[in-house]
Amino acid sequence: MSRFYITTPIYYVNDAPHIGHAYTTVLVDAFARWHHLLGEETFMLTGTDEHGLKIARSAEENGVTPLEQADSTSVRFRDAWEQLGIRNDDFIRTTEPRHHAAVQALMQKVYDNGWIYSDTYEGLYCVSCEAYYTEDELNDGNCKVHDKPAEQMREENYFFKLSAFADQLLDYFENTPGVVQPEGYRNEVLGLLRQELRDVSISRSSIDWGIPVPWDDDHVFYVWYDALINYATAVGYGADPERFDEWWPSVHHVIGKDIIRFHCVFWPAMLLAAGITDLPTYYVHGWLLIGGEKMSKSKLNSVSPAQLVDGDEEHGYASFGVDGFRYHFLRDPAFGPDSDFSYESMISRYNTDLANQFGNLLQRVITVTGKKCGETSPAPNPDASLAALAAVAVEETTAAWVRAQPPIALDATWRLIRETNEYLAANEPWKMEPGAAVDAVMGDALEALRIACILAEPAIPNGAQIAWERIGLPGRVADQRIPDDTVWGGYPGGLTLQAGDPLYPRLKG
RNA sequence: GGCGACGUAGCUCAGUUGGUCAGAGCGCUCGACUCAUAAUCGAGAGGUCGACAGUUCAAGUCUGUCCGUCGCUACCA
Repeated sequence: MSRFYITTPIYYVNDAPHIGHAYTTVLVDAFARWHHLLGEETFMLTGTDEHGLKIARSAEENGVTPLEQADSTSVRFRDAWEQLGIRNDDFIRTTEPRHHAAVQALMQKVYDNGWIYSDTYEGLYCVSCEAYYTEDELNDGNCKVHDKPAEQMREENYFFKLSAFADQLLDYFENTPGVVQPEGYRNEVLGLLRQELRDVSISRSSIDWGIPVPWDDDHVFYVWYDALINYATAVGYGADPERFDEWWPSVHHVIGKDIIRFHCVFWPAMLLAAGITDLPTYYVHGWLLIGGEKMSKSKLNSVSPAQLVDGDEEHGYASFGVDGFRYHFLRDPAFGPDSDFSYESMISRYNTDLANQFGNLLQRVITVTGKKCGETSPAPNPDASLAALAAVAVEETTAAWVRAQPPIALDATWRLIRETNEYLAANEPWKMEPGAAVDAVMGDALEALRIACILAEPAIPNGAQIAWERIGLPGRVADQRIPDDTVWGGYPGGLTLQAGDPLYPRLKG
């Protein structure tokens, strides 16, 4: 059976979960759900990044230990994802023993292979970035990202011979189709690789909140290198080689464009240095912007996911529910470019696509079927005009998900929903007398709905399941298979439909 | 400075290899319908596809220049 391993970045516990984190995580969850529908064995990973100077200092300010600091924020991420219907198979924390063991095992391997050496490093260090910068990478001595002064630091470091891997990496990114999507970001990676690669510092002796370097107790690994290895830890690196070998070749990293360098240059080089030749595939998304600025806690412009899922009367936010939240972030921002977050467009998207088109279609189909088709539901017509349209929807939706383009995929799925509404208007079953003709129309509509439920499940898992049940189908929509179960004619008929409250009540803008 | 992306209807965007490519959705206007969550369906409203100049029988679709956004990256100082 083919496998699909997909990861979010692990989130730094210095920041509470915000919409930007949620965006990435929903994307990954949807990709994982899609691949599950395709019948692949999937493994979805997320987690938290908990080491580094910034956490140590933050803990100190708050009068707690670094671990206590990490504990309290990590659990907020865990809760946030549960609230968004995220079906992650694991949640990794870099402070866990399994991760310490994996980092030490992997880095020891790199060391033993001769790719690490000791040297002195002196330079300007941005604590917030956990990174050294050269003077011209700063604005008047201030970090460009955090707009805070960089500090002069000097320490004995271990260095990784990044420079030795340039050719192998270039070959990989140039010759592997689809390694980085969208394609534009692949060009940026190639651009980074074509520069002269400088060896990078991977340890710190100045702090102790980190994972000890196994061959030198005075050092801990620089938080970035510790963090990247989480992807290997979670599938058993070092602890369970068989499991690692099963999952690792199918690893997919979903990342924001700001962490391309770490993920596409440093990380695969370290994998190669450790003797791991299967390198990741990357899906790179842009930033969600508010008023043209990157969303972040420090900019104080973030709305919490919970405020949008549950609603917040005080601040005037409607209750979108899990599906409304997920759907907006999968449907509206193009995958790749930056995108402005707009509450108004979120409302509009919910009302149009979920309430008016999908929810309302479900409602009217159930009502008319109940009035015109007797006790149980009719079956679809094999030669229905909708059959061909459904086949197109399946094909186009599939192609777009595989290309990592959720907005295009959902557009294709919703076209089927709109076409089903058109089909009803064209046939006016509510005007017909009970009989074969009206049964055929409603059977077709039910079948189109069934297929739409499957295709929409990665975006709106809750509503898809409810709709699935209301049209009388057994089991879980999430466990259907594409394409086998999306072939026209799967709706058996003879089922009992259940009316109910509107699936997605309209929201007031 | 180098490399690259983008600039298509009010909004968000689609538009492989140049010839129904001038489009979709939303919004708007008008009309229809009444099964449905004031939902749905139909029609329309017309944007010189950033500007200019080229190549071509034919260009959003290729070339050059320019303007405007933005990204990655360098050097000098």
